[in-house]
Amino acid sequence: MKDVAREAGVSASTVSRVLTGRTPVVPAKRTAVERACKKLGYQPDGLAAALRNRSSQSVGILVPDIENPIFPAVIRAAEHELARTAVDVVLCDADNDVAVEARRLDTLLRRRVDALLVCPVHREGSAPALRVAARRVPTVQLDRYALADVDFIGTDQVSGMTQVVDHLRVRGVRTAVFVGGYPGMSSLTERAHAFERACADRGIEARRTVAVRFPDAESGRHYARTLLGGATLPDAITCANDELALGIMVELRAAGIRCPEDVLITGHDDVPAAEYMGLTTVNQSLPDKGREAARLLCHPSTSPRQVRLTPTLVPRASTDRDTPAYAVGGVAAEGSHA
Amino acid sequence: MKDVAREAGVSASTVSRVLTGRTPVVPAKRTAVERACKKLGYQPDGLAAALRNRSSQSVGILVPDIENPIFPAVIRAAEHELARTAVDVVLCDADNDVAVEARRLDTLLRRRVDALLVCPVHREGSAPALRVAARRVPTVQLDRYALADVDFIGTDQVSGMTQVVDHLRVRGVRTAVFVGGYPGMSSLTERAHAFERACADRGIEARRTVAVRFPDAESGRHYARTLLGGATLPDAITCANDELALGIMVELRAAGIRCPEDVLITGHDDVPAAEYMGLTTVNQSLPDKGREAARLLCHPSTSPRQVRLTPTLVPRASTDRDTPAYAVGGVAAEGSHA
DNA sequence: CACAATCCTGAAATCGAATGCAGACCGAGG
DNA sequence: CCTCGGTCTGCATTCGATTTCAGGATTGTG
Repeated sequence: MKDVAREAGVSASTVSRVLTGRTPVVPAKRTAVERACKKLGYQPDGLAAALRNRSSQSVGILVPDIENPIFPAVIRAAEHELARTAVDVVLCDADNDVAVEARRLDTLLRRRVDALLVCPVHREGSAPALRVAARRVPTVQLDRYALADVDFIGTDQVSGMTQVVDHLRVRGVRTAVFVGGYPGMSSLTERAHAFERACADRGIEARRTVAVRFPDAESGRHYARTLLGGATLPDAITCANDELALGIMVELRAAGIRCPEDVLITGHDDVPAAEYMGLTTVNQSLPDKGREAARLLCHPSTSPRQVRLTPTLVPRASTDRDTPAYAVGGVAAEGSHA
Repeated sequence: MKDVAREAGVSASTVSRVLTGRTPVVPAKRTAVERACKKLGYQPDGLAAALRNRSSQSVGILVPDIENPIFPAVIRAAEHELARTAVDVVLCDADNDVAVEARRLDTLLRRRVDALLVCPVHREGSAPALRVAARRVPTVQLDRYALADVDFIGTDQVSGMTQVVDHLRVRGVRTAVFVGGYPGMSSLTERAHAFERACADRGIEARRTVAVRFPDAESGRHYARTLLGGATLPDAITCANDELALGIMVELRAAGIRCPEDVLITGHDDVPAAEYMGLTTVNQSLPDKGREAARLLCHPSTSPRQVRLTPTLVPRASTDRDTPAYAVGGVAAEGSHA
């Protein structure tokens, strides 16, 4: 910066004023400074500015597992929204481990992020570290909550599950099970409760809620195998997320059980594979969630806010025998490519 | 920090020495400082340290589209490897747009990242901005290259395509097409060339290479529709990535064309949906790629390095009529869940 | 016991940009 | 011509941690 000042024949203060643009500078010097910047290829140091301004113009995003496709979609939308105000994103992955998560929170705070967007790994396990963080910087919980008195952006699970159960009822389902009982994630717990409630209200026998070791495809397969060894199939299997549903679907089909002829299956989240596989699921509009999260981050509030977006059911072949199994709805899978 | 110093009855220098641990401090003062830190809830300011050390202890990762599942897997592995040396990741998404990409490079440099990992959006379009960046900080190109004299970590496309073509030849394929000609991505261009070469060497008639508007599922569907309107099907359709292959698969099946009975289809990258759908594809070991990228980032070199990892073919139902369409290989889909 | 060698410590300078303050400069009005 | 109001500029300080340097305390040795 001093070099630029010398080159332009002004003081460093003036260079700073030209660059920030907050204070008027006489046109002649302004252009001289701009010319000097270009000539020397000068690029301001964001760290120094951040130190002085006590604001790093960055937010931290911490997710339990970036390979879960719901997160990239949210991150992308949030990042684009934030870029509009020159804020950028420091991303961390907690590896589904509360200890790693706590360390990542620490490094983010150390880096003086202006705000935090966190999807807690575990309802109870994540709470202590998250509380400490939330006291230091504005924090928004994404998708799952661990603290009641901190901003939260998530999905209206009651709406989603009600849509699923209504959809099943219309198709004549009398008995159903819910797969994906998992106390560590508030989102899944809410889905389980909403499912049971909706079934009760509609006279569907919610045979039971199946707890899983972890809500992934392997657990789905495992459950499918126990189902194959057991007695009668329910009319429908509703899963807490798509991975469970897809795992079940694959395993049952391998055993010759047809879907939707023998059993209806639903998932949740609308991951890309759900479309290819014709899995009926619930779509959360992740871009909206990301944008909304960005807005909460940018406009901190003293009183905790809860935002819940309403999801929409996406009916596909796994619950509708009139839809050929591979005839995926008109819209193409979005985006991905290598 | 001064507060801690006062509380502990020492100077700020001593506090710094205790915290960095590079200089010896007598035990009594050391514990006093540690106690004071805990008592005051002191947390060092990483920005100030970065300013003074002229190293932000962070690297920038810039990908064209974080929703493409190959990137989260690489990012995750890289992030974990980097975390071992207390380096963290500033992530940006270029939105498949070279102009956005250039802006993101600028903000990353401004933030004084110690190194850059970039998957260029476009072979020619990304070159100018990337060249500027590479002159300032150690840069590694990921998966696609735009500059010949800058580190590159990617896949041995010849190996992958050779495995695919060998696999097809054993299954009696005589004619094949390659779908996914796309000049903007070096990886896809290399795959196309490798495919043609492998076919020529093995006496398979490479009927033609189909160019696409963009290598996504929609392009795959579009190609499938033109195929349905045309003359005879080739024996095999080899795609530049899984999204193209899945789009084709879905559209052909909807039209009653069976895979693998009527046509063999292969993809590339082994995205999660490929496993569920039983798509034969090529797996790149993305975690290895991420780790290797992290290593290149941490140990800059003056002479440009090219690292190519050898991928492995993953045979599935789409090329093997003995495998039931849904009987996915023994290993469960990894990781993802909501 | 004296002197040297060693070990620690604190004061001060540094990284690069932003800004309060005071002074320079200009034009207008008395 | 002097003064006042206003605009712009530069000096010096600040943000918070690190590091050099020099001096003080301590220990060891002859």
